[in-house]
Amino acid sequence: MIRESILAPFLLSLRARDSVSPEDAARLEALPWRLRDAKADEEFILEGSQTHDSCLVVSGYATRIRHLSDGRRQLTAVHIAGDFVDLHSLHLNRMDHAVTALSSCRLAFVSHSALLDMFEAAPHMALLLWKTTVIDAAIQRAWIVCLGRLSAPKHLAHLLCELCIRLSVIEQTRNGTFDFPVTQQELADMLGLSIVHTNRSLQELRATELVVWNRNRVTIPDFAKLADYAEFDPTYLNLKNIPAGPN
Amino acid sequence: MIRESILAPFLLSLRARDSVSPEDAARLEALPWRLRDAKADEEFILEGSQTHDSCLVVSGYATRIRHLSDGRRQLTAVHIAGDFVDLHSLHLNRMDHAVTALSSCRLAFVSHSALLDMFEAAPHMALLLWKTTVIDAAIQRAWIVCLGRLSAPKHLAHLLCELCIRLSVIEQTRNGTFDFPVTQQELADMLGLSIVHTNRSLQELRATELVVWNRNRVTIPDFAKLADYAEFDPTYLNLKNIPAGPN
DNA sequence: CGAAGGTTTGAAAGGCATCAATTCCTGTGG
DNA sequence: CCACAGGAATTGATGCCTTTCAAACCTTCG
Repeated sequence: MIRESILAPFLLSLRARDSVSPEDAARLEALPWRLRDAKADEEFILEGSQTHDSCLVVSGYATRIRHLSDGRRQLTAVHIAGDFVDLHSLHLNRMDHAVTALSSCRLAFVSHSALLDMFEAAPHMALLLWKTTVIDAAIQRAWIVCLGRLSAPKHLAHLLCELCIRLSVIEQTRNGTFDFPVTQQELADMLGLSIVHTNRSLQELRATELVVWNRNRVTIPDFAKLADYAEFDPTYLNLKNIPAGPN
Repeated sequence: MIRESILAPFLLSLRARDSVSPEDAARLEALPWRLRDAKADEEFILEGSQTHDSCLVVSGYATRIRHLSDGRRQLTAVHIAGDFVDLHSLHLNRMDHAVTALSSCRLAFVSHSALLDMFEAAPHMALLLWKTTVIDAAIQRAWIVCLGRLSAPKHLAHLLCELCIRLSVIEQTRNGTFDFPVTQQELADMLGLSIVHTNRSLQELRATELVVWNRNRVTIPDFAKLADYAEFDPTYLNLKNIPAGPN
């Protein structure tokens, strides 16, 4: 058995939304990726920095984060294996946010110039990668709706639904169970809540048996029930096959 | 005097972020645009629809909106002249949100196939338009931060800072004054607040003289002061020249 | 002038934040 | 193997921010 491609989760993610020819997969493989590991809590892309490469998550969990003047923080995305975390930096002068490892994770960097070269040689690749940033934006819209109009427990439930689906796409769930290595402080910074209220919201989901959460391991016993509770509609994830209940 | 191009605001918006050659501008002009007017409150792109064209705002104000099961709503973006409102529909199967006119507005539609033809003929045009969707996403991230971590009055102040800058780019501000034709209910649905609290937040900004708001006309007497209050940092708008205080 | 929608105000209730303390883990060193 | 330290999770109490319900006022327009 030859080594698993570092792009395996990325290709799973792409193919869940689009067909990707073997040639196109080869083009992606052929890019001059540079691997690097990051430890948990390491901020590997700084806010305000000007980057010349983009970063794909190979394994582990990462997040986009903005720091406010008073030290408070807001996370604007959770990134899992196969996510091209800062592909948009290709188009931006300065990063408007930082990117941090939630768990230890393996990253693959590729220079902007290599990407541009690929687009020159195969223009349709730009459309393929453009699409990933568009889906990323759709996820952000969903977060806006959750922040604006859902109660804290429902918002948390919605987040778990989203993660469960996204992780099932890259085959990182088993029987509704998946890893989610975050502290409650980090969770609070995703939900825009205090840590205390986050804790109480989580307890409510546990009490109603919508969610089981031990350590960093989350189980959703009845996905349909949780999705209904959270008003979760997976349309925005733009999957070819909407999984009724991911396993 | 020949007619003003329907793309004038779009080109202003593009050129504030990037250089656009006359040839590229001509390519955009040459697209088979179809004009259409929408009345205020008209929902001209439906949630869940599958579209085959994308829509640029020529004049007026539009918004992206998501409806919840209980009738509540959340707006996820405000669109002004020059915004390619649903360019991302080029990549999405179904719209995860609706697009509605906030004021009467003029729209220009172009088919996805015409866009794809243009990309085929001039691949770099894809990068140019990709960039607009990336900036759009950056704005959404800023909304996430505001929703999660700003108090209601500061959030409102931040929104007005953003609008003022974006409108100044398309030359729609004069001495810190601009049109913003929304009801307080619509404002509330942007901020994720109740209409009552939105009203009180607005009154707070008025009382501190950070904002003057009559009818649909907003004036920011001291932009720097408001920006400081709202922790507004324009980096995310990705402008070549950060306007210190837009006029 | 009346109707209708938008804005403003008041009062009461609830959700969420804050402060502070306690308990539970988990990894480390004796 | 057990005690200890430090971070994370949990709990309690209090107060503020925001919502909800209701009503009054204001503006526009047929």
